Amino acid sequence: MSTPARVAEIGALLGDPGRAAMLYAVFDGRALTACELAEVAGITPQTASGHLARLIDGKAMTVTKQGRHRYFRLASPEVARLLESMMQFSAMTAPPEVRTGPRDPALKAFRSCYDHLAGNLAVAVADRLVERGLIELGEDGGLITDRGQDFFAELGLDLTGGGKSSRPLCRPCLDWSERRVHLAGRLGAELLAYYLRQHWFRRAERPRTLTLTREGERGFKQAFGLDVRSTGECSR
Amino acid sequence: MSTPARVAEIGALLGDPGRAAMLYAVFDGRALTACELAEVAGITPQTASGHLARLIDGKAMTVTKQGRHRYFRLASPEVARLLESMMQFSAMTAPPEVRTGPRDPALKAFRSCYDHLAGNLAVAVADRLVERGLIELGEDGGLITDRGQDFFAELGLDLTGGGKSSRPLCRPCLDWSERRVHLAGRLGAELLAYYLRQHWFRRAERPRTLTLTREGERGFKQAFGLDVRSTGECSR
DNA sequence: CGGACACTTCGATCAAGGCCGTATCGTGGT
DNA sequence: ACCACGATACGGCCTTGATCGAAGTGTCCG
Repeated sequence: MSTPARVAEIGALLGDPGRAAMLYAVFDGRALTACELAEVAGITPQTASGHLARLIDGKAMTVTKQGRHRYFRLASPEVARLLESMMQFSAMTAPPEVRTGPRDPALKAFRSCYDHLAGNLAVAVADRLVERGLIELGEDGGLITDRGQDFFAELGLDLTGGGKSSRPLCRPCLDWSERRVHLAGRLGAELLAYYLRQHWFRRAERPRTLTLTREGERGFKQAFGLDVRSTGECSR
Repeated sequence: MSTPARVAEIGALLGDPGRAAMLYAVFDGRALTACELAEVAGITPQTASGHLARLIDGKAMTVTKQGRHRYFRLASPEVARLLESMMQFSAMTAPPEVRTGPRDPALKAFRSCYDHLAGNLAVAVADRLVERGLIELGEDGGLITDRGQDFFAELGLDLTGGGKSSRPLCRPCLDWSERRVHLAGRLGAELLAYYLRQHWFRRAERPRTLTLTREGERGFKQAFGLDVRSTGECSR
């Protein structure tokens, strides 16, 4: 199988409205059932089942069985990145869109974006981290400063990369409608894990949906001077 | 138009073997004519014409008229990134492939990857830059060290980002079959421009195809200790 | 001006695949 | 044991769109 042929396969895999809608639904890292996915895609469960089989075959999704439910989620960070690229491209080529963003106000402020925090809160946190000289962040890449290295190490974040060669772990993730970057990459994932360890967020009923706790409100206020309730609008 | 619907559109746009082959052909930054693209895609010119119209409409390609020829090339760096993501994903999901890489040995050693240098030479250069502590490079991101800042400034490279907020300009680009990163982002583009200014490469008959010059051989030998003739295999 | 060439448009054909109705399988709860 | 429910498999309908032949437009060259 040649490379361009593989590209075409992948494109075709993501090129159906139903499949795209289902992938989009689990883009934030949640795991959903076939019926839920069918509903968000606006198709019948049996149609969705076929699509899901193709997505799994194409390594875009994985499934875990739990009783009589089967939970579907993204197969790998690579898929998430691929979706990111597509949304970025879509935002770049279709700016006449005025009204963007999720209708659900809870998602405007914060949500998870695969393995890291996204939403207006995430953008604000990234801004503060840059302001304090802990990281630098641009569209092309990011870096952890020396001060940042110490700071994050003190928080107990593992940034060694597991012995792998990867030293820089700070990747920008463009909020494709917001046009502002937030923090992704290993540092982004570690930060979200840290928030969860500190009980700033709770995972809600649906797997991996985030709920801000009282401690979280206090934490963000104290650590970053952010009033989460007033972070304004965010977009999806 | 909702975001998932746009994703589906883009997927469908890249999801045809003919269109994928044509995009792949111009992925290195070249501009090709409709007939050339038809040939690499293995379709007739009239079919290719239809595909190209769709690609242009979808902002994936642009066209410039020159006499009776029309040269097609990638529309933007975002498209290149999107293709990169897809190839990366494809390499991740289909590793059983043993025999990879371009048949053309000239492309193994070096070629342009949209706006920066790619190929085995590019990987080797990136290695040397890391060795000398001028940059750091991982899978998630890259950074220019302080020594690097001075070094590249001395070469006359413009890394200011044009007043925009983007400070870090050092992005890794995974050679999806080689599984080794080379240098992309603004620094990568600036470096390629520098090579061209120094006449280390010449643009060949076809627009933006690279030919290594004598000066280039000497230059890479002298600057990086690299014997370009013996850089071994690279992959596409 | 006429022919060669690059490219596009139009029209008809045809295969791929999305969709759903029905049926089947398996699990959990009563 | 029974039923409810989630999920998948099969079969047939139907739309989408890829393809190429033929014809039309524009450009360069002799």
